[in-house]
Amino acid sequence: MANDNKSIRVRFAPSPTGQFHIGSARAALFNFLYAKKFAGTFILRIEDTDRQRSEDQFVKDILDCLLWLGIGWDEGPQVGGPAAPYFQSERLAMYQKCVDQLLAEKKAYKCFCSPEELTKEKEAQQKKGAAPKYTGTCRDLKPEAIAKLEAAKKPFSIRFKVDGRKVKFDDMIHGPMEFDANLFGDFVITRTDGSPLFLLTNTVDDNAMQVTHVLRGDDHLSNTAKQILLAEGLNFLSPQFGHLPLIMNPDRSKLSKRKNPVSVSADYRQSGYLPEAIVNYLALLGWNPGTDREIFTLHELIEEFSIERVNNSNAIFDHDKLLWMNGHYIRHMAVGDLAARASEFLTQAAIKKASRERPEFFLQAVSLVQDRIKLLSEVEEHIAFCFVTPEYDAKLLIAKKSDEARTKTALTAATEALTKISAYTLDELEVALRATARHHGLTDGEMLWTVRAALTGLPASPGVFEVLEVLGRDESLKRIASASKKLT
RNA sequence: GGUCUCAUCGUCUAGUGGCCUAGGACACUUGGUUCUCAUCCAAGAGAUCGCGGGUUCGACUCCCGCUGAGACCGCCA
Repeated sequence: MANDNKSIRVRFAPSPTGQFHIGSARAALFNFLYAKKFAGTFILRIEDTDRQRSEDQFVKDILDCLLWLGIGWDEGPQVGGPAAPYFQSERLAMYQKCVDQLLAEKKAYKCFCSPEELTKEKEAQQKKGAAPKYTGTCRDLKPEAIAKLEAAKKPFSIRFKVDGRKVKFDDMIHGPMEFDANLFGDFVITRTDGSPLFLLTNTVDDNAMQVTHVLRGDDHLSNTAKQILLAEGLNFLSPQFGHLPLIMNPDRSKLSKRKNPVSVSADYRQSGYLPEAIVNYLALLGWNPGTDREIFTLHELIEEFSIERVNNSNAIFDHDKLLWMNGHYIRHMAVGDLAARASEFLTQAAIKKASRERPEFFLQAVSLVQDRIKLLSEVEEHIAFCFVTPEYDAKLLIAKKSDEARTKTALTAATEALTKISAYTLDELEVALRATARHHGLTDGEMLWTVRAALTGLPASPGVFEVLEVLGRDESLKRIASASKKLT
């Protein structure tokens, strides 16, 4: 769809009924990319018509996560715009006007059926093996009958009259689509309490906000025909629809929080994932550039994105790959950036304090582990040895195929070498330590493992020379001395 | 049950009739680098392209059927 139309307007319309979902994030991303690709407008609209389930904290979560991911909106909450307000709960009058119009034109009608009656009807249909569909009990109620029911204060919903014909549209991702409207009954657009429902509000707002393209999950594909019918009833021009494949659990069921971490903030952000990695990973789930390239910044994604290359089959969310990608971004990040971001994940008071009071040292410590972590939250445990005197079993000091006596020799020799060394630098350290090992008839492994263990107290850690350098001569000698004391 | 969608290595995917003895990435295995772990590098294993029919000189690619998976059929969105 080579489009040079500069007036593309897309929207992301989440409902604040739960923590911002990773699947929603992908829908938002694809809309954002599509808009930015064509210098169009990305609108954020909050669909909070379900007052029972909508919560302010979830609105905040949506906004925070979107911003965190770098998916900023051109129109919407906080920034406003020509179609304000962008909360559906503040647009009730507009929906009411449309409903009134539909009612006046007899394109919609009041339905007095009670929930119990409807449930019974549906169960009977399913029992017969028929499609569950409203039979239209109230569709042709006489005015007198309506007046009587209204006088009796019988609650009513409002249904849109579906005329049974074929609805065709061209889906941007799936291609030509056709639905038989005979198969669905007149659907409810307004609850008995007068509040409007999704199919209505969504359609009305897309029109009011002059949305040109609707990119949303495949789960809305079947609804599209109804919305097109409704739009026609309201004399609206329907936007172009494109339905994205869904993200699945490993067992191929629809991605759900029961089986998968789905909250962008609680499960990903707080676990130490990077927004760059999430954006990159999500973009690749259902889209590819047509080359072998896999690493893209958000900006590069905008450049490369094309709706034609969005595929149409559901995809399982692969945590391993996301984790790998997160590690990739961590490794390729400027250390200062990494240190700044990792500092937000510190939990130990001593390390927190040190990161503030000795930023240079903290930075060096972080640089030690940059290649060794996949999550920001892992930094602390990896660098802890730099800030806290290690505690470990003396056995750790003894290298493979070595013994206690040789280990003791190694420590003594190392102490001497480090004390004498002229320039306390990475290169000199290596030369000195290897030389002294040789001089004492020790293998490099025996010397290096032992010193590293004395310094870190860990079976696995950054390399000994770097650690020596970061810790500094005094601290290193101190730790080697206390290691010596562990050996009798 | 009806309607719709989808179907290539375990996973994400490339592939638009001959370049495919099917390419890349993650995961996995092995080797190299090495003081450990990781990184990095190299190699390997892994897909009779869901199944069955067609069309064609030729099909992963087109058509039909089947099977399987998913979505929708709410006074949720």
